[in-house]
Formats: sequence, C-alpha cells, structure tokens
Amino acid sequence: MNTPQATQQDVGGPASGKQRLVEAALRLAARDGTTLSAVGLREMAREAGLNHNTFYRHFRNAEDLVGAAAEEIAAQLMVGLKAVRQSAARHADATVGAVEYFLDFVEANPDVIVVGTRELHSLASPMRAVLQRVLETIAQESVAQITSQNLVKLESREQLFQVSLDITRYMFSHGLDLIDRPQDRRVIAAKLVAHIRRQFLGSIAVQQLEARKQLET
Amino acid sequence: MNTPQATQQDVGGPASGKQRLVEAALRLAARDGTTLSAVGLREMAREAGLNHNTFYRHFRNAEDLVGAAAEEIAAQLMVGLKAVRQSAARHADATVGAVEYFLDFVEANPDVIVVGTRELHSLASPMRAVLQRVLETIAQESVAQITSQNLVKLESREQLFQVSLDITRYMFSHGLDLIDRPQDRRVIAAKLVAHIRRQFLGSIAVQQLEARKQLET
DNA sequence: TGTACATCAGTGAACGCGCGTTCACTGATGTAC
DNA sequence: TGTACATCAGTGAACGCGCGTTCACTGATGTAC
Repeated sequence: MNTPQATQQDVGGPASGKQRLVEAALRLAARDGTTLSAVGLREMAREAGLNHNTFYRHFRNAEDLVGAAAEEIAAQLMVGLKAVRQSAARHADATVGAVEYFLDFVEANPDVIVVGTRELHSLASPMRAVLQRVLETIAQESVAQITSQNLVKLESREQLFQVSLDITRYMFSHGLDLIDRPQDRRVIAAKLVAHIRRQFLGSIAVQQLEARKQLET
Repeated sequence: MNTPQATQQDVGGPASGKQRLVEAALRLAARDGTTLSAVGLREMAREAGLNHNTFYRHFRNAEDLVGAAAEEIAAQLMVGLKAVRQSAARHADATVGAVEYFLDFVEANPDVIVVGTRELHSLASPMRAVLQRVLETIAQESVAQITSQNLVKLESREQLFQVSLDITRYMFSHGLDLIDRPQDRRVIAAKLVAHIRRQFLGSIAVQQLEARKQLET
C-alpha cells in the first residue's frame, strides 16, 4: 500500500522528507505564532504530507528537529543578509539600498523572519544562541565592508561593531511589522533609514565628544 | 471535603483565585519559554494550587485568560516604567539613573519581562497590540518629561517620540539579556547608556544636517 | 550480468496518558424580609 | 435579630480526543560477489 516516494535519485527535485518536515514545522510555527518546539509531531507530519512516524526516520526527538530548523534559518539568513550588504554596496545611497533589499527579503521569506524573531526573544529557546551568533557574524561582516569602503569615519572598531549589531537587530524586529502591515512598507522603510542614519551620526558625535573631553584634560 | 478558601473578605491578603491563576500562567510561560496561550489549563491550575475546574469560574476560555494577563503585564509595566522616569529625573545623570532603575525593575520582575518581550515579538499574539500601545504610551510620557525639563534640544516632537520609542524597545530587549546573564549587569548597563546617548546625539546631528540643507537651498 | 543482502524512507495499527470540557455537588458569604 | 434564598469560588468524577511513542511491516535503492 506504499506510494512510491521521492528518494535520493531526484536531487533538486521535490524536497526530501527531512527537508519537508523542517519546512512544515517553520510554516506551522509562523502561522500559529507558537514556538517551534510547541509544534506537534503529528501536526507537522500532516502538514508535510507524511505519515507521522516518518518523523522518527529523520530525527531522534523534537529537540533534534529544532536544531535542524535553527541551522536552516541561520543558513537562509546568512545568504539573504549577505545579499543585502552587496545590494547596499551597489546602491547610490548604501543605507536606502540595504533597507529596500532587506524588506524584499522579509517579504520573500516571512516564515524565517517570524519564527527567527520570536525565537531570538525566547530565553529558553535553544535556537536563541544560534541566532545571536548569526547576528554577530552579520554585524562583523558589515564592519569589514564599511571599513574597507571607508563609508563611515569611525575609528573605534568596537563601537562600529556595536552600532552594526544594534542596527541588524533593529531591522530584524521591524521585519515583523512589515509582515504584519505590508501596506506600510514605505513608512517602515523610512523609519529604518532614519534609525540607521541616527545611529551612525550619533556614533560619530559620541566619538567627537570623547575626543574633546580628552583634549580638555 | 472543601477546604475553606480565601474570599472577598481578605482584601490585600493572599491573592484571589483569579489573580493566582494569572500569576501561575505568567510563571509557567516564563519558565518553559512558551507562549501564554500554550500553557495548559490544568498545568496552571496545578501551579496555582487549585482544582483544574476553578479556571472556569474566572475565565470563559484560554483566550480570556491571555487578555487578563495582558492587562496585568501592561499595568505592571506602566507602574514600573513610570518609576524609572521619576528615578531618571532625580539622578544627576538622567540616562544612568533611568538605566539603573530599569535594570532593578527587570531583576525584580523577570516574568513580566520574559513573557512580555516574547509576546511583543509574536505576530499572532493578541497581547502584541496591547504591549505596543503600552510602549507608545511610555514613549509619549517620556517626551512630555524631556520637553518640560528641556533635557534635549530637539525641535521635532515627532522625531523625539520616535527616538523615545526606539530606546524603550531597545531597553526591553536587553532586559532579556540581563535575566539570561545576571553577572553581566555592568556590561549591559554600559551598552544601554551608550545606545541612548548615541540615539539622542544622532537625532540632534540629523536635525542640524537637515537645517543646513534647508539653508543651502 | 545476475543474485543475495543490507539499508533506509515510509506505512499503519496499537498503547497509555494528559488534555480540555461538562456535570453535579459543597459550603461559605451576601442580601431580602 | 433571625431566617430563607441567591450567588459564587472551589471540588471531584467522568467523557472523548489527539498526542508521542513503539512495533512489525513494505518496497525501493545501493552494494558485494
């Protein structure tokens, strides 16, 4: 009574069972607003169009799947946000370029943003540490790009890193708002651009202030 | 076989059943890292030391309880963050005063922060809108305080509001980090102070930049 | 090239358990007369 | 002041259901000889 299923042969064809289960879990967690680990095993198998027992062919337990999903989300974010930075470099106004491309990414991958943002703000989540490292990596790469292109006059690499990290996190949070109210894209984009400008200008101002203080003593 | 339970007479004494259920729900959601609506009805009754059926004496269904919990969290935040602003006004350095008092509040009310932060970043949560309004109200009150005391030279009230809102949200998110790593309090406090300074100075710099542009044309 | 065997994704039945919900009951407090 | 009644928080038994997990089975693919 077994229906012939996809196997190794169709690489790049319909996703493997494991992949389908992870994607189903992300979709359900995004839809229902629950944590990944709260998505039922049977429910996600149903969503993936598989027998509930197939789950055990690919994962030891629920926690195992969360780990796989974390890597999936991390990978998608790394790819997507790297493209955001490259788009920024191409654009006449780097800030506007980055923001617009980021919002494109959010609209194209809502599940990743919805689930990622919530897990990032869930203390008990095993995904939290993974996502924090992703954000830090992205911020570091941003710093490298900014310094190599001399986009911002900031001597303190540490301060530049903090600013980049804050901005990355800020964009993440506001990705949620875009998914919540797609019609407000222009307003959200303007807020993001304003925030980024404020951060960089503020950072320079802080630097000048400290330099002046040092001169006075 | 009924144990005599607390009733109306002991106002201010041991909490009422309704209050105990809400508090138990917050505690469990914070401990397990789940959404409030994912906390089991029987589980929270057990935690509150009540029969599972008592739940129905106070709430129609699970959604009803989430609403009550939202109001509880909102009330606690409004009270706590109002005290933060008052503490800022007393302190020699308003920024440092606000940050330190805020971190005290976080340490004293971890459940509210843990649950509130997650629900704020959960699209499907009915609590999200309530919390967003709380943050906006707090930001508005901050604006009123800042302008009345002439703490920051910013003409645009709208821009000041945006900055206040961003800062409030930022502090919220970093409250989580404090609960996660209490030993890092000083590092976190320094980050918060730096962020707030950067925002205000950046905001002033943006304003000056725009004024200059307007002069040139 | 053929054959035997191992591997592996997927299936379906069965289990025990905790869940949400309904029901009838209790006992204390507040209120009308 | 006393009495009858309504209200209301809390209790405990019982229900049906979906869950996670285990088991034995299937059928296709890969591999050794």
